[in-house]
Amino acid sequence: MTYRTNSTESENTCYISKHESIGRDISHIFRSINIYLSKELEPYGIGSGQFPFFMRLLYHDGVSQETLANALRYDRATITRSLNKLEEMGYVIRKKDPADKRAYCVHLTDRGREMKVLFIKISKQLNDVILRGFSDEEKTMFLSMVERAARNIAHENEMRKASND
Amino acid sequence: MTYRTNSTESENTCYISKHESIGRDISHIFRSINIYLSKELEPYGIGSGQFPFFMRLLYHDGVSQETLANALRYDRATITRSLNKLEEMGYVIRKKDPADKRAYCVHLTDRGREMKVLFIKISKQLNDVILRGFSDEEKTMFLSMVERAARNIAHENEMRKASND
DNA sequence: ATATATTAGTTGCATACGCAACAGTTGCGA
DNA sequence: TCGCAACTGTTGCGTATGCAACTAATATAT
Repeated sequence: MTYRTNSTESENTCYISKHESIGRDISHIFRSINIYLSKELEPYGIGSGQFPFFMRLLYHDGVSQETLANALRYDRATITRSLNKLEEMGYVIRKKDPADKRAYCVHLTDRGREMKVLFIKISKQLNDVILRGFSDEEKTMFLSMVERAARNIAHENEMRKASND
Repeated sequence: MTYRTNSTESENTCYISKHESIGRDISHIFRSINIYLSKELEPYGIGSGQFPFFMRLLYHDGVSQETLANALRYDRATITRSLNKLEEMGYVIRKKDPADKRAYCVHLTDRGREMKVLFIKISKQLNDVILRGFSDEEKTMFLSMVERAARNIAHENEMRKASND
């Protein structure tokens, strides 16, 4: 799976073949997760896109949309639209922040909180599927490396955006 | 970053906190890659979605769309639309397969092949950004684990689909 | 040989997402 | 305190993607 190439464009990074790229597999995982979650969540009328925000609210209730966006690294517009959906479905309610008329405090409703045990189970099962066959050590290492990789690429994008000032 | 929880829903998988999920970071990497590639490829009139197919064609020219879809694990409809874009831009040409009137043989044009060195460089730089700070050993291990994770979740989806027969 | 199943590709529809432009608030410096 | 910068949220627009239904062509079974 990783091998040296003998092409004219041979690389100094021999741990990665010229056909191989991390992005390909990351994309594959991401798209597979969306398919998995779409089916799991379909009975509850929510899509894979709302799940991360829902899960976040289960542990950080009452925050602003901006806080939610920053925590999960999504665009503010995506938050707005995801919460519209969750509010329509009755899982979430926006309350005006009395201390800042610009902002909302986003709360789960009773119906939203009722999903907690189920959604934690779905989230855990998904992790178990993804990490099937991994030893405990490998799981720990993988989680740590995925997190580092995410920071790396996100940081690069931020640096590039900042230099366009 | 990974720690035991003391909640009532404490889990037996102590290597992963209940707030933590692989999907969150995978999603973050995927979305960051798309932002990165969109900016890198913008001068050439192609988007992040076309890049995987373009890269594949650089090493596997003349295959059918079905083959392309299977190799990269995309839906056939996505292939069709991505190739439409690449063909409009003059990077790709579809030729009718003489042996199978249903299928095309998808070829890069001269203009497409001209991008080879540049796009390999972009791909390599992206890998370097993502793996910044990883040792060679860690890079090898990470690539292998990402690949295993992708197989795991994709296999699960296939099993579930097959059971709905 | 013909009917049926499978395969390759396309299109309509729906969802997820980012960016830019905008409106309403807030905060800070002159 | 006034005015401008920064911040919160929304909306329009474009792109990426999957599924289902469809057409045309091929393969298989009877």
